[in-house]
Amino acid sequence: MQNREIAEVFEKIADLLQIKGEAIYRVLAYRRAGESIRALSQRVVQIAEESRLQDIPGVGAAIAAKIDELLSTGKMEFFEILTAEVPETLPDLLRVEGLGPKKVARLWKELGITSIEELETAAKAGKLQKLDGMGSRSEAKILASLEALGKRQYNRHLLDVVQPVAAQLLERLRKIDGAVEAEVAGSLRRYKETIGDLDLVVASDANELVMDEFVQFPEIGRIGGKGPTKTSVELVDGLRVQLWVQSPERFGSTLQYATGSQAHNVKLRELALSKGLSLSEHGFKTDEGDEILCSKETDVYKTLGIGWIPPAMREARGEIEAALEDRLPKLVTVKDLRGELHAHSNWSDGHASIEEMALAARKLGITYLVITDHSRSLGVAGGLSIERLWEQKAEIEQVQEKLGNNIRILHGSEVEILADGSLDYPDEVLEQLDVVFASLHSSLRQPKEKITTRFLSAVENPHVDFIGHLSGRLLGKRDPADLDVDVILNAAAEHGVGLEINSHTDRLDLNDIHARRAVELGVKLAITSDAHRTEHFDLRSFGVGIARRAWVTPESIVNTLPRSKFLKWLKSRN
DNA sequence: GCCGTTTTCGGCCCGACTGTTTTCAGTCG
Repeated sequence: MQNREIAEVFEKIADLLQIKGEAIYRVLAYRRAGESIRALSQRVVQIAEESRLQDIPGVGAAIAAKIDELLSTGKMEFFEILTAEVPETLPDLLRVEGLGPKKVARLWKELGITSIEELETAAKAGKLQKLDGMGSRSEAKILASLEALGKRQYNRHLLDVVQPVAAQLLERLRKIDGAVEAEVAGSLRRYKETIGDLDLVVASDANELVMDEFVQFPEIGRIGGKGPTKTSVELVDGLRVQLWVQSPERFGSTLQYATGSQAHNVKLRELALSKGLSLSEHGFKTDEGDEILCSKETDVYKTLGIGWIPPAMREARGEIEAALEDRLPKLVTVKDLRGELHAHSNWSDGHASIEEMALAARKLGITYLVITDHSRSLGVAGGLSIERLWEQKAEIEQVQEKLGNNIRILHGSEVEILADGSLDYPDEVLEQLDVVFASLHSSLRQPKEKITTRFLSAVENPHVDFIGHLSGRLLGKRDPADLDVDVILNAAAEHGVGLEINSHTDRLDLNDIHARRAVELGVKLAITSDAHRTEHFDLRSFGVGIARRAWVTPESIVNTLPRSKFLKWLKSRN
């Protein structure tokens, strides 16, 4: 059983208990346990085998027993009793904006509504406004939320889609009279792999004016709520945006608050309390009622006596403890990347020539570039026959001669791991390539043992240098393959094979949790653009974002090595 | 239900906005 599946059970229990009206802190305990399991880098199955379940934060005796029961029997009596009492589909209603557990419970008990469809029918029939405490406005709002919910295909958006929207909105906000500063916050600032809402913060003493102008922006489709300090809207394309406006002297605390994550903020506020301070977006309040204002975000952390925590780390995964012990890692940045190890050209499915790719890379300060076109069996992507592969080598040598020593172009391949676990080129071909990435693009739905074994045979091949986009997931489109990540990472560590963090925003693969696990196990990583166009080199910032979320330092990333050291590293492998 | 450099019991972050209320509960982040 996957961690995600176990986490979902506990998150559902939390929803059901809350609808049932259970004590809130019991509900929160289940929710926290679910979130905590979701964020684990190790498999719960393994932790259970080692009888260490209660080491998981938020898991005590009661929840540990329920995990054990779930793992050994595939069922949980507590969950079954609960769903016999409260319909299992009710939590779906919580996704409707404006509906929380209390209202969902009333809809169920008083109108017998248990699904989104039934809610829509009842709302259209005007039945909701007849409930006590609900009026026609509430009903209209629910109908509008239902419509928005249906329009959104996916609830979450890819990073490279949201980032330009954010940049454009910020530019417009900065132009408003009285706007001193405008910054992006929320999950985009934390480089979470997908974005639910876009959060923006403006420093201004003219709150009302900024808000009035903001809701007039042409891309805004629907206003969800509007106040002097907080406004939420939905853009015509379905992206939800929240804007906070605070005076400049409170900008730092507001930016910190709006950046989250919520779990990080809760822990930070607990830390504040332990020091006799109350923390909110307005800043600190002492027990005597005096205020400590933070115009800069660093002031928030400084006041608590800890170092500034990079946004990517703010997920309540031990970063506050690390800050308290003064052992925050120095995270990798885009500037640290000296080489690009995974790029395609028009020899396979890329859109630019080798020379164009090399020139674009050189412009970005990249000093070594590995061209890794697809191998022969990947017909849809124009995979290279062995003959074509050698013709390509000749072109690389020509381009190298033409461009000189500012950039070194290496000949690699993204070699398909075939369905039987063998590689798409024979060993005598692989050994002549500078760099070999082994990736999997087909037969991703094989059973776990089979897929894991395929990766293991690739890792054990002495010519393989890196494994590309391990899980094969495409965010919003294709689930990750079912594989035993720990087994593969352990094998990679043993054979000195690197794992890729692929920067394409629909891949981001390894994800942050697996990347962190990889580093724990001593696996080297590569942050790659998997560029198919010259513009794709810019995607590296997203791969770096994932690495930072995984607490990765430059030392763990192979392509931070200066060129000479990288070449030496390659040689040592061959 | 979890947790403990004040605690094994009594806490558990904090504030904005909305709708339907005549002073606040519910929702959200």
